Amino acid sequence: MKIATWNVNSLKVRLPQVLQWLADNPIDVLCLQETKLTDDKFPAAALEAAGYQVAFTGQKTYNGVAIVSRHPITDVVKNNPQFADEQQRIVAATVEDIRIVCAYIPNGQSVDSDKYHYKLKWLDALRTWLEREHQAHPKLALLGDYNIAPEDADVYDPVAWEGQILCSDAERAAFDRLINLGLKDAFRMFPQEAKSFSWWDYRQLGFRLNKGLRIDHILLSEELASRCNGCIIDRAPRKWEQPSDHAPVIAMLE
DNA sequence: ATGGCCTCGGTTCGAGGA
Repeated sequence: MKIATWNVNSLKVRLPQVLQWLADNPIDVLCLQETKLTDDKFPAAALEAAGYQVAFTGQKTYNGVAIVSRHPITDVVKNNPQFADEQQRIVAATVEDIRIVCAYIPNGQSVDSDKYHYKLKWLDALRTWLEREHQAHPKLALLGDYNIAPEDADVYDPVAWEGQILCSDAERAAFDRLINLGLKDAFRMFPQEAKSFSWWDYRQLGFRLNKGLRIDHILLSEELASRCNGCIIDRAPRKWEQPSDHAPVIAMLE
């Protein structure tokens, strides 16, 4: 069982790449963020024709999330039932025996902005809801774009980014509180190359110079972590023409 | 020194992303 997450930065633009990537990779469950499509525009037929089931919730221009699965999807929940939010950032579903939560955590824009405070409130509400969700579903995975680089090792220039958005203490503390629910960062369960990132700025030759951040994560409950035998970031699609600025992250489960 | 790219909506520029 392989589960993955990929912020595609517009599914309208990136659908051919998603289909190509799925054709290249035996992924069972793929979580997408920033689909940027209203539900009536979601390319369900194209994905179903390729052999996948889908669950999604979206809006115009911004946000939007989806779960794409080779196996039947049940018990779909859209958004955090405990947090009224017009922004479509969460879709959860059960696939096989696993509770999949796909999340696009707010960016926050800049520390102390209104969007930053929204981000912290959103994260607090996520933690409260996930605690219950975890109790109900011991085999739980939280996949997505967290918009948080958990440690300095996840930042190409930690001095320049110190205290900045995606790296601030409050954001990292919120990430740690998710970990403290009993979840493990799948990527850090295994030896990894230094300077492993999942996002690179389109500007400044960010990818070629590996000026990136690791902000896309797969957190696994204990029951799933014990089944996990690998986690990688697939940089290949970031090298394609007209790429997303994010690369997919994959966790392998026995 | 600043901003340098990409997407969207909707018109050719501004907002947002990270």
